[in-house]
Amino acid sequence: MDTVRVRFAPSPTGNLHIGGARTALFNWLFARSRGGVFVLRLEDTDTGRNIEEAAVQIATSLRWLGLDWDEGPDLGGPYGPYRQSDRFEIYQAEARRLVESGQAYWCYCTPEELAQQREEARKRGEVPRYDRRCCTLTAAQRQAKEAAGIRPALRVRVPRTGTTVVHDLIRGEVSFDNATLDDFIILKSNGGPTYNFACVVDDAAMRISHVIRAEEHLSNTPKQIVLYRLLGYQLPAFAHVPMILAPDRSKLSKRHGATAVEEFRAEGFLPEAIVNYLALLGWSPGDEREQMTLAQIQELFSLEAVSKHAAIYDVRKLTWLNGQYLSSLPLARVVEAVLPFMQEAGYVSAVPGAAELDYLNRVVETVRSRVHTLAELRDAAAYFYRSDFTYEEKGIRKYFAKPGVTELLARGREALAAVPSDQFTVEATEQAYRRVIDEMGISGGALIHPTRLALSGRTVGPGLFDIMATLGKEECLARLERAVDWIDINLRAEA
RNA sequence: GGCCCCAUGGUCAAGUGGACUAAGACACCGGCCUUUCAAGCCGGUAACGCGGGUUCGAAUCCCGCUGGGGUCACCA
Repeated sequence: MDTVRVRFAPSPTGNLHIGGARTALFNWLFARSRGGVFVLRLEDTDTGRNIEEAAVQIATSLRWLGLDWDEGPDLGGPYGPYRQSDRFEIYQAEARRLVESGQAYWCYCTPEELAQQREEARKRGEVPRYDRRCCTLTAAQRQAKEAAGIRPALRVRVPRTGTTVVHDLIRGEVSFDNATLDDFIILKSNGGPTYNFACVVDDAAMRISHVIRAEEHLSNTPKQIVLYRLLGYQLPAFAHVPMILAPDRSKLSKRHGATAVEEFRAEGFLPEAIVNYLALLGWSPGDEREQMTLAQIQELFSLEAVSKHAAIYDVRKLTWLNGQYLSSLPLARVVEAVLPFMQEAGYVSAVPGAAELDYLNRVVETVRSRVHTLAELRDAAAYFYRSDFTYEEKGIRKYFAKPGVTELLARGREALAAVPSDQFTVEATEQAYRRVIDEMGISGGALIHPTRLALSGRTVGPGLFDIMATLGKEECLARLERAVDWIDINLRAEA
């Protein structure tokens, strides 16, 4: 086993799930930490369930997460093609070898007959298992079946004695009694391979050294090992990673909210956070580290440190991590990530100019430490782009309804008007405001709170002077004036 | 139901026979800071599923039970 070769082999039936993403991540980490090769292979043998867009979507999500592959459907490689639907001749050829050596046989039982056989076995209290009745078919009987238009499926003749043991890098030795195995189908009646067959043929053909996949495949492994032996292939190492469960301990599904990588992206999660969180789910660096880059994780990763038990994913911790990244990543990176959100909201133009970008940078810098997702960041930045907001009810009652508040706001506005617009900084605006506060002998909050409401429409947010400096002089004066007018019309009139 | 895997706080998770009066993180609760909200800092509540062994000693090893999960297709 010289060079490490691993693969991620999704079936393109839907979006990339976080469970799949983590399996891909562990494969990627293993390959990258061992100087190996990461292969992407599409398991699209079931033409009925295959969705063309899904293949594109999965690749897009993987790339977005930063998990790049060395060989795959798009890149090609020495062991292609990497799409199972393009490898049918290979499966046919390997199946033929099995038939010729008597290790596989044609089965003419129809799905209905098989279901009936299973049902009868169950009634007798037996484990449903194919009874090999088609094994003894004579040539004449076979011809009759063919003439009747029945297309046969191909079954492997699985040894019925002994045990098959899986040497698993995460779970140790797991043994299965061969008597519990069945003569499973490897070629469907339409000529296509089944999962267990295609998977083995391809893993061997693509020189996969380590099969790292989800635990749900552990019970398939003895069947696959039988195939490896029958076909004379060298066995790869196996590692079955624990599954990711929904908060109610059940298998993850759509009804548990966002479970697809694409959905997390749309909700404003950063790939840095998702990958970091996924790595922490089922693996630990062994110390107290939490926030780590892909590069750091890669350096520390080992399959031996992967836990054995399923993990329930907790979107709150992911959210926390995302918030950590939002405030600690270089500003340019956060701006880049939030840009599409801002454009979609109509805050930033499709092709922003330098001034627009400069403003966005300042906005992001002033709000990013108090949000957890890019969507929240966009919403928290709304009033930096729109001045037609309404005032929060609670704020109106608490700050605008106070007697003398319009005079207060007018004084504040006057003070700000005296600050030159090219020196409208956090320090200068605060100095101007503090002077008003001193002169009037009021508490800071008495002026600061109504001003925040006037400027942003909200009672919570960044430091007031940060808002002022970002907004700029003209906008501040206009908004203060608008607030005074609003109070005059809406609150004074009633009095 | 058969087979297989797993089992430390609500969640993630450290721990590989003595340093365990069981780390850390998220969440939660308090406090500090403060113009608000976050952030940050300080503190708190909270766990070895149960029962038997083995051992001078068990979260750690063995057995049973219970619980959870996976799998039993011409799906992957």
